Amino acid sequence: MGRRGEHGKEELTSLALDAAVAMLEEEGPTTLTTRAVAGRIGYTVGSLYFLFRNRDALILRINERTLDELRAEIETAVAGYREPREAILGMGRAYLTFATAHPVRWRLIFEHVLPADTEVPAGLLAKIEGFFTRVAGYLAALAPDRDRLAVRRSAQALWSGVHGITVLAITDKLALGGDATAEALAEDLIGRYLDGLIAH
Amino acid sequence: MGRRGEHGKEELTSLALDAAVAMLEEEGPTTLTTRAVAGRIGYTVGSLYFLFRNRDALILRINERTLDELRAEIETAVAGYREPREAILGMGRAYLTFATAHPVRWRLIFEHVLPADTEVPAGLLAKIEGFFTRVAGYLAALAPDRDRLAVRRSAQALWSGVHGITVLAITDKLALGGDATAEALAEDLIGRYLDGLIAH
DNA sequence: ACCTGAACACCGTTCAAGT
DNA sequence: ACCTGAACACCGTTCAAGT
Repeated sequence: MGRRGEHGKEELTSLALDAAVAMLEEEGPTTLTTRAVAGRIGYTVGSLYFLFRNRDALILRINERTLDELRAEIETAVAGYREPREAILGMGRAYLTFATAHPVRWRLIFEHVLPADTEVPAGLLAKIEGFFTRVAGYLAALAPDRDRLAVRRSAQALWSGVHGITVLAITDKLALGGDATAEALAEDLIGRYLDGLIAH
Repeated sequence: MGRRGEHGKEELTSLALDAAVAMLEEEGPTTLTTRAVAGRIGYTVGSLYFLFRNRDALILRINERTLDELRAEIETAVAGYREPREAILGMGRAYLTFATAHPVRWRLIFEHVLPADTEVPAGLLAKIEGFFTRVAGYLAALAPDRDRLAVRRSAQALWSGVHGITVLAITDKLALGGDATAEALAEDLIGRYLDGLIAH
């Protein structure tokens, strides 16, 4: 928290992002106002527009950060696995774990709507793409004779599926009662799909 | 559009919902303000709070309507199929078609966030549950010897998967290039999963 | 160059006052 | 009973003015 040029622009941007993330974790999505973010680092609203073009740009930056964190968690979670099947299962578990631990930030990635004329920045899309290509890598190792396009299609289908389970689970729309957990669903989906793929 | 008691409260509520739906379809989610909805049916803001407790209640009502429409579309789309496998595939296609035709309203169902203390009304949850039980019905027909819990788990996993493909597709986060369409992904996911289920 | 303070055009929600 | 009009406490965004 500083005043009047005690921090460089880049450093200040980083502080603002820290503050925004903390607010999201502490109080949910509705309190993330430009005034509140500015206030948390000791500045007035106007200053925030010196750091970010607008609120959407701020959120886009938050989302990039979250995706980086998510990728890192997945990478460490998956590092121990030799078998591609185990790797995909571990990846699914890590995805679910992260989303459950940071539901607000995770939802912000997928639910944030931009104005009609602007589109999602390529860098952010590339980070999402990264998950699909990782899965595609495992699938290729699992069935080396399939062509690239089929593998890519499988990766998209299967990973979107895991994503779907995650969304519905953290928004309480799955009516998870009894013994079924979101993790069990993800394992089931991945397991059956891979069985079907190998049975071809 | 009326004034001063020309319509009953129930009729007026319905008119307000019509207006809200039209606005969502025409101009997206950001323009759905209580003032605009009231204005569209010829009343002032205050009147809207005579019809709905608040904006969230209005949205919840919209979402119930949308879910009813979606269910109806799925039912007609699926009416022709004998084979459970074909029925699930047709159901997936209908789900995707509806979401693509009404992306704003469809997203509103799953992305609308309620205040921290309130929870999703049971009636709305039941309507979402309906999709899962329908899939469970087909799955039970496909593998009559499996126990109820396993069937329910499969229905949840598979249908969440189709949901995930749909979300990512209509929010442009799938990088669908080449020949892959969201429909092809859904068919692939359903097909492989059922293959895996039967291969048990 | 960096930051403030105040303004503008909006919001959701409430509520006295009218008919 | 139904509806208005105005108010309240907020928003995001802009920008002249200060240092």
